Amino acid sequence: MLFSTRAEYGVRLMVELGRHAGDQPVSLNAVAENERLPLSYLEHLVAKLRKAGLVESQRGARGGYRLARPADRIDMLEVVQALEGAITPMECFHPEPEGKVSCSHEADGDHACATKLLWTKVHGGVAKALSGTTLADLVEFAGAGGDGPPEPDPTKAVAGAA
Amino acid sequence: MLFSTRAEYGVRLMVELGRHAGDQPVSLNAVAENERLPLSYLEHLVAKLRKAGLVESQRGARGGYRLARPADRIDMLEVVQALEGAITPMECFHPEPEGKVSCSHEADGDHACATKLLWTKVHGGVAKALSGTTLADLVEFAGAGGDGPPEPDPTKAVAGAA
DNA sequence: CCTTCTCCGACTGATTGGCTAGGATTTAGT
DNA sequence: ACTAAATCCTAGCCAATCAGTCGGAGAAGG
Repeated sequence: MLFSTRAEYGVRLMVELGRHAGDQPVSLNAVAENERLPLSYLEHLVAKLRKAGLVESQRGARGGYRLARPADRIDMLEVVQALEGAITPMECFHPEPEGKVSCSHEADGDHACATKLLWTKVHGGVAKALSGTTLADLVEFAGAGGDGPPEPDPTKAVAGAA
Repeated sequence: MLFSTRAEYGVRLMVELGRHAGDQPVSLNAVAENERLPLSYLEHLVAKLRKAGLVESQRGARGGYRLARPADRIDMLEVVQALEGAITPMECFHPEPEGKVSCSHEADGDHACATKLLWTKVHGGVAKALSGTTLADLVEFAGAGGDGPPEPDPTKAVAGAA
């Protein structure tokens, strides 16, 4: 399992907010009911999203949450990172400012850490997949599958693209 | 953390075996010392690799492990899958025979699972990164980048007897 | 002032990750 | 035949994380 339910629930929450763009804020309760997710757990998740500056909150009655930016300017790398923490393939993997990567074992001596090449590739693949997707993409995808007529399944094309 | 140390240790183990291709089998003890990893933990990992048909074992004194195939015909997707189990981005994510993907929530009704698109992309990215890399690539990388030449010196580690 | 809602921290039960222990079995060398 | 060096197998342990609950303190609208 690459990610935990935090990412899953959190992304679904974001999509739900994205569907009500421009409207009044959406209460967590509404989201929980729509998505059949535990309210009190969502509270924790939305807190992370808020601290990351991805959603804004309005307290009090008729309050709730809304996106801090238009959905097409929110890329999913940000979202998933906010929910799951820094996404690294491995414990020893430390991405550095200038795109380089350091590895904890390298000090051990014998030879370069053989896995560095592999984890760098994996990290790149995930980062590309996430940052190449905006929340708007997901909202549109969800909308198409739900209210509107069925469209050709985009997941098939991507899955075969390896 | 995308992967656990199982993948890390297991891959390093495989690389170590790949460095001694054609030679006598390498004992786990030697690998453990070279890589400074706990022997008894490696035993569990190598068992998975053996069951997956990636390494062969020779029991008894002077026994050990060797690759079941040449390193350039072992792709890392197989290796990581053997170690970590099926690699899916999310609990609800079930890759199906024909490249399609099913999602547990889809039965829930309201609308298509919005996250499916995202996880499919992520899965594709990881799979591509892993299956596009062979063990030989890592062996070469480790040899080239290391401060020591990839010169095989198996006598040193095992040199207790005779 | 009461209801709705966000916010916050503490707590919990189950699972997983990383690792150790102990032994059974197989084989090479003497 | 004996012994040392290995693989193999099962069981269990401890700490951390996951997924979620609970109770309550604020803030805002009616």
